[in-house]
Amino acid sequence: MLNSGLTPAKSLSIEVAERICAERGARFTPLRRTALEVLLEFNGPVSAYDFLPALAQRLGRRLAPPTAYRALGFLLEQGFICRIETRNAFTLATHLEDRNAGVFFLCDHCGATVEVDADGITELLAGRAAALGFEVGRRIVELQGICADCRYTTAAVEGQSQVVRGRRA
Amino acid sequence: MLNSGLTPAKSLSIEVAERICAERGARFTPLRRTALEVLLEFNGPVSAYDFLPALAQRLGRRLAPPTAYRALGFLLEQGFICRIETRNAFTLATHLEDRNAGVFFLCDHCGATVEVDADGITELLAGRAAALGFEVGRRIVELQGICADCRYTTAAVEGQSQVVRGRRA
DNA sequence: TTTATTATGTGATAACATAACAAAATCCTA
DNA sequence: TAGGATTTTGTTATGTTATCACATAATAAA
Repeated sequence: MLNSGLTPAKSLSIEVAERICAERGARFTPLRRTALEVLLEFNGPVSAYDFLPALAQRLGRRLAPPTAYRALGFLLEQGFICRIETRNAFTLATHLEDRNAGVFFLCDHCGATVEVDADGITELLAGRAAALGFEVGRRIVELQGICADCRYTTAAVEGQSQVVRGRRA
Repeated sequence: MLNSGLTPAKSLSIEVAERICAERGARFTPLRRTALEVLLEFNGPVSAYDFLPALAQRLGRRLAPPTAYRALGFLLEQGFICRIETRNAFTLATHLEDRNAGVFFLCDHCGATVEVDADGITELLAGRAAALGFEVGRRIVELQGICADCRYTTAAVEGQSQVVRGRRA
């Protein structure tokens, strides 16, 4: 399943996030902390509307969508999580240092997502941008397709495939 | 405004689309043809819900969302248009030959969108994919930032910026 | 023709996201 | 530390994007 069952972001934890926020003067409030805890537990991409009840349950109170989106917005701003555009989902960042530097491989078959470092790609894109006089902020690179596991283990079951997370291409 | 006012996709026209569909055995129905005409006229990215009334007007009848989405889906399948993920918008493809090979530069300030060829990037990503055993289908590369025009002509008006099309990062 | 397949119409609803304003918590500074 | 400013969170409502499910119509295949 292309690594989606492994623990992502070994580098990110509540403690690390707390320290980073302190350094930046960002307020790591109970809500935001709990939001990050929930995402750490999800161990994979989660939609805002799956995240919402999980966060609410952990806090022991009802929450409305804006609260969830604000918490996600904060975590995005801090670079603790990434948004997967083609799935409207959020997942832990695996690279706290160089934000938006990741490339996402997204399996259309099993829903697995893997973020890898984009060495080389970043530079290439920077070159294109420079040629256009374009100042790059956020980079989105998402590759949809079939992961190794699905290619080798389910080649015979074409047609009855199901996606666990996310939508098909 | 980074080219967004120029005519995109010189290579794509109703006639070309018709020929391609004929070659492929795809049915270029009146609805689909009209949908492409509407997109050719838009001359830039358009949301499904802006496209819907434009298509309805041109056909002289009321349409419901699924009809618009189906037409867009067909044009996407044929590679005549691209979806800009970070804007939930659709725009003419500028590369009929190598689908999904484009890189989009999206200005957060004026909304301009430019698609450029992704030579080199495609190969680099293919290399990463091969290393993972991942079979790539669709590639999404979108770079958000500030276009040359906005950098040079509106550097002094920070804070009162407005986006014409699309949302801010 | 008849039958199958593909495309479109239609109403409802699902899924994703934000506006607008009120209340509470925190920060700042005198 | 009291008081005002700022930031965060609560809450209601609504805006935006996308699809389901089933009916009808058009086209293709036999």
